[in-house]
Amino acid sequence: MKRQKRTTIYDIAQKLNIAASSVSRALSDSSKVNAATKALVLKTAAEMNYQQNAMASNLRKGNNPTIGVVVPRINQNFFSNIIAGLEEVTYEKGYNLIICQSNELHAREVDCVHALINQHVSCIIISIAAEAGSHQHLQQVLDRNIRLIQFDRVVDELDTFKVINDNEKASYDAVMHLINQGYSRIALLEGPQEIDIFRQRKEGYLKALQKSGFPVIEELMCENAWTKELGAQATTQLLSLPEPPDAIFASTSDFSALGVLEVASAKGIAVPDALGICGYSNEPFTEITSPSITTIDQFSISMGKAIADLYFQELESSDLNAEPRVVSIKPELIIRKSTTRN
Amino acid sequence: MKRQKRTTIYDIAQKLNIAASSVSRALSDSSKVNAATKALVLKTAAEMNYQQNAMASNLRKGNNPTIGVVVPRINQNFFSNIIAGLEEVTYEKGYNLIICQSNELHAREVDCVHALINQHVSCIIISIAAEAGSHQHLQQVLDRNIRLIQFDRVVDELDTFKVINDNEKASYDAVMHLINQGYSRIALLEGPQEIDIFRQRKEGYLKALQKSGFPVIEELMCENAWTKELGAQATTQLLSLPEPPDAIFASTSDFSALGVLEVASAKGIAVPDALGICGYSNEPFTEITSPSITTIDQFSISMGKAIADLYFQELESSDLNAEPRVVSIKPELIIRKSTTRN
DNA sequence: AATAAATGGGCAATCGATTGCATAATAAAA
DNA sequence: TTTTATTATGCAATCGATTGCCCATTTATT
Repeated sequence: MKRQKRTTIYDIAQKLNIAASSVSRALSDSSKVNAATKALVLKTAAEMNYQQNAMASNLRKGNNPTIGVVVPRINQNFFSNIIAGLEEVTYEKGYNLIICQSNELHAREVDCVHALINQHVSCIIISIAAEAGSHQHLQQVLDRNIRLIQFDRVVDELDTFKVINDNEKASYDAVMHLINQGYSRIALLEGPQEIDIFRQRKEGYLKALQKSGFPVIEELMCENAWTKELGAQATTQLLSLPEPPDAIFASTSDFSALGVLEVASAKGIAVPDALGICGYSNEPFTEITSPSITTIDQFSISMGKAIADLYFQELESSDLNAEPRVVSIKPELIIRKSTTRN
Repeated sequence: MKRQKRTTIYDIAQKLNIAASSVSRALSDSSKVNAATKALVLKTAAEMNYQQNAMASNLRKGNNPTIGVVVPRINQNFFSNIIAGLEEVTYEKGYNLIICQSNELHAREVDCVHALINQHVSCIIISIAAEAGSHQHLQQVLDRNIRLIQFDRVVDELDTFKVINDNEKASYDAVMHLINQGYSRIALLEGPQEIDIFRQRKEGYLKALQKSGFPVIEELMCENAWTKELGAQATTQLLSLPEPPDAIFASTSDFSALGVLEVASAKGIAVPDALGICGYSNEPFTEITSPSITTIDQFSISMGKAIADLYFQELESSDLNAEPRVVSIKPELIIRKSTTRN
């Protein structure tokens, strides 16, 4: 689609019988332009409805104040909160945000990243898809001197800035809380172990068991239980064991925990007395279920802000060779009724 | 931040001792290039890690395959679903999405729109902020031949494509359902009446009352009750009336309805027997509250897709002078336990 | 008054990709 | 072999804004 004619600096220059470079200088607050000329240019530009062409400016200046964001699913609360937090900070800095979603598919993620590279974005902020695949596309980002920040789900082998939750500690705290409430047979609903965050959450679970002298029981650990439906299935299995668990830690998500709660309700199992339930992510619904669900808050909005701050404070300047590091955000255990025994 | 050197078509041209225009033609699948030359260029480009500079290409071509989206709040489920739906379609078409949020502030919305105009986006898709203000910024969009699609909350005076829910009918249906359930004193929680969608929802409420021969009672209508907290406040007032309502239609949002439910629970009022509750938007939590909440589903993801389809089918071609029209999506009443009397 | 310094305006090049047109090279037809 | 037609390549200009440098004019200093 061909652009129709818009006012350019040449139109203003012609009207005022000055050079286009003078127009440009006047519009950019340069010291190399006379105040009277500047005022006249600004007035004329407003009259002629001039607006800068960012495409041209960015090309000439060799930069593009745009950050690309790749998330698994835009409409998942955690990610939409992250984006909201990012947008707050980037707006203040005059940056655009381009949002892509991978729908948890590796090939989609690769496409998104390539499109962002083409756009010459200044930075790519990414939480990787659940589907496994090579990370070559991320290496290409680094090869082109585009800043790369990974958050939440990260590729360990890539030496970039990473903003993560201390999943292990949060998990550890949650399980310790369950143990302190007197639960002694605690099941774990796991996510895919190729994804760091899920591995860490399992690690925390195992450490808490070990710390408390509890045995690790394989059949109490269910893989790939991250949706409500998968969580419900896993729960049905767990409850049919000869010795069923007396608590379930859905380390993947609150949706999974909700699945647990629904099965427990359907079977008339008393929560929290006969079964404790703990989720992960502090989704909005966890405080309104009956009983409300103990969960872990990842502070997603402020996490988004922290990521953007990280870019603007340490990565935006090209003359600094900032040492990639891991910023770890402490999630908080939110204790509610689903794990509160009297 | 100055871009560091990346491979350009001139680097490839030099290496192969051909003209840059041949490189360009080879990369763009032109019929005016020899197959052998093309294969050689593609191979060399891959070896040299070439990736197109979209800034340069867009400037020369005079277009930018990018759609700007302005929503009140990114992390509100309705809007994040809209964006998710948009992204599905725009991804397929090779378009970028730039996302802005107004935080319900008029000045913020104006800033967002101006930034998008500067970016020469092909289309702006907007749901306006709750804060009232002039719509001159939207007229500027039209003046520059950027396509403008309004959705959900629209400016009536602006003759653009609009994608809306039939709020009046949905509201009417909800209230008729309440009446059919035997509720006879139905309160309305309203949003700001400057915003069309809230006005239409009230209109539907009034029409249902009229249709059923029920009187309109001023004190049963509460203004500006769109958050959970405001909904709870309004409910406390309503329930302290000499003749309290036996149903409350929270026409602003499910959050407002949740506020109603919490107050009712706290006061030991039986839902749905003594008080019916109906929300709006089918937020995920409405099916998990106790009791689950009757609400209206706006099909937000498919609405996002419909908006994108509208752009690609009717607006993308610049030679068509598509007549602006209103696309009305039929929301669906989702009947749940909060309004189901035996 | 003459010289030096400061101001600010214009010119030309740049950014990287695209594209119209001219024409050289190649292929096909006479 | 010569003529005509086709292919595909190179050149130059373009897109709109920015910026370095030169230099004319103005201002300040001697």
